[in-house]
Amino acid sequence: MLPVARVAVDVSLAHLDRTFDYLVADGDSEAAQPGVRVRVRFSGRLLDGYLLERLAKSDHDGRLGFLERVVSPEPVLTPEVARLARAVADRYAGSLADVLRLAVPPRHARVEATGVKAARVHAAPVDADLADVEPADVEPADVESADVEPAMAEAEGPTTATGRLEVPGEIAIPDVGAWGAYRAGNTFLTAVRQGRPVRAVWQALPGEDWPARLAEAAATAAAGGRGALLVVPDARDLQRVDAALAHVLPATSYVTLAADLGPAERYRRFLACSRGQVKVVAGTRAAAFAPVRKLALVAVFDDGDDLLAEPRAPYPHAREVLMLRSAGEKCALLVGGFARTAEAELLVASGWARPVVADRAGVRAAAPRIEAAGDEYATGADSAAAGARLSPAAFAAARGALTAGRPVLIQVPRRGYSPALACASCRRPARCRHCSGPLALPGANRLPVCRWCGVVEAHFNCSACGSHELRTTAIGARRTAEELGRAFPGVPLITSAGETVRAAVPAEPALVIATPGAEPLADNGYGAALLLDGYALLGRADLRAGEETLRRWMAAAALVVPASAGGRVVVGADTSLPTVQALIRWDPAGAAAAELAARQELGFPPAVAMASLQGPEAEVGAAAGTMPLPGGGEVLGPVPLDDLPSSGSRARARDTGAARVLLRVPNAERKELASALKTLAAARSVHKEDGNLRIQIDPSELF
DNA sequence: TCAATCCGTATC
DNA sequence: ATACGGATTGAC
Repeated sequence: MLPVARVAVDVSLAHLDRTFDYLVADGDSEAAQPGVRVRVRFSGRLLDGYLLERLAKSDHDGRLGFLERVVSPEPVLTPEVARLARAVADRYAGSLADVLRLAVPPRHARVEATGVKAARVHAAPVDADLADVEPADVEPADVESADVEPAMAEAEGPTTATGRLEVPGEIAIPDVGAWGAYRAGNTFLTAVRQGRPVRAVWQALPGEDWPARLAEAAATAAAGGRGALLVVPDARDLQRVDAALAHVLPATSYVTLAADLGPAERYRRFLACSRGQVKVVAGTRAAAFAPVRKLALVAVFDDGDDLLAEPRAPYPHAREVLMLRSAGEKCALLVGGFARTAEAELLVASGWARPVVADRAGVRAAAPRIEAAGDEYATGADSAAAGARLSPAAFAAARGALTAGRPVLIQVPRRGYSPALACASCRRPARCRHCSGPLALPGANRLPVCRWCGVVEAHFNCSACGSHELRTTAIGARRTAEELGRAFPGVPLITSAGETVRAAVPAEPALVIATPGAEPLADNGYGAALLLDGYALLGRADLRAGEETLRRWMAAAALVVPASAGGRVVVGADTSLPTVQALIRWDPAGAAAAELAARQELGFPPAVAMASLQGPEAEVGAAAGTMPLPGGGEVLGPVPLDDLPSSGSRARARDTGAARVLLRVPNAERKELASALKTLAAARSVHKEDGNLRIQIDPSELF
């Protein structure tokens, strides 16, 4: 019976991105279940693939070949993840095979074999209702078409979850009282407990123990007999979540998934998840695809961190993967962070997600006192000598904290930011008058050009203040340990940056110098934080410079004790800057709303959909010229890439002669753009001219 | 008239 | 990719 197997073959060629049917030999029939790895003969070659479903007959007219063999009876690709991978491939104009390579770790036969025994010993009984997953009729895709009702019921009240427990009741409903600090916090948790598909954007209060909050939310799902998935940017965050999960869940009921585990351990934990032995998974970006059973909740924290953007084709972002997943599996979604990204703001503004935020009183009670010391730094940033000095405010804040017996956090930007052009008088980033892209100097004694559309700007005129003068924003001189040591003799200096990242520092006086993202936790909180070289961060030639700066500032400031306990933050940038204002008021939602409005105005993502085509100049130009762009779309460029200062810290000498075009369409045409790009890729791969053209939707680096 | 070659197409 | 078929080309 059901002699046909529908297979997703491991070919990433765009024009072969569909399923193929094979016959199942009698001997393979029992093992050939949906989700197993198979080996098939495809166009003469033997290739890997996944069996997606068994069918009574094929709709293929030609003759079918037989499955070469079933690699293993282990079903590693659940129907839900298969559907998710398809949706992600479509969203990013990529192929299913590419996404599946991100979603399913390589097989490790020995682990698979030993794991079976373990599973027999203490695996939870296979849930009977796993079988009745809904048919693949969900069309999650983007914000407006998701079919889950966004409203959160106001119903509160005691839990009914005990009645729904399907596993032996060792998982207790956690105390989620701390969520009460947030408006709609309890409502959200109640919805998770009841398994309702609510969606929320959460701004953690300064000082919040966010791993604990995530763990509580996950345990709430688990107590109801369902699963949860938590995604964080890096291994350090994951360690914290791991520790927090240990407080609320038995060790056997969750795993963490990280990229650095090694093949055997990685596959072992993946199997624990796919076999339903664990209910909760926490991990870094690839974990967004983990086959957690009966999901009640997917969550991502700090979605502005660029580590959540996958660097391999088709470059999906974990937040988007989880959005698709929450729609496809009808589970709750939580997008959290201290700051709020423009993307998250769009979810709130469109009504797709609800804000889970504290009220002003709650924020005031939790936040440190934040002040700006811009002028001192404005001059200081220009001269290395002056840069070694702390502003009076920063000095006072640091001394106050040290006297109170607490450590001081000093955040310094990483080296290697590319210099951007800014207005010489008001310091706002210099923008192209044609497309609002950032201006850059392609070389000495040359005129500024737009990094997006390539138009030369001969007569700059600042749209904000009218100035005609440009300046390159200085890269902040990193204050050395010696310089700070001179300012505070006798105080221990601790550095956390690059290779040597410290997880935590003791609760005693110390100067802790850290780059963004590497800030150690202080046992009882920092007494003060000094956020140095604000202009270097704000002046970065990046679409997200403002948003990213606030994200980093808030991440550091959140580690400082509240103002009532003497906590102070001094930021080295001018008070009049909107980003500084947002930090002082601790207003992540307001900043995100302003950011989104600005991007709307300028035609930047996520207010519009963008895609980039990168490759040899001639090909890029030809591809962009022939591609049918959805109505209302624009082509920006092509711009030679090697003409421009390379962004970020990555050297990119290899792409000589390479160019890029940007395609910009209204958000309503995002899907058409994706399918047009897929068609383009398919046409190119048929004619073997593929390979040197890189297609990227929502490129993370827009400069 | 036949083979070498090119191009387009399918890959179950 | 790789394999195949049909059209095209070129030498006898």
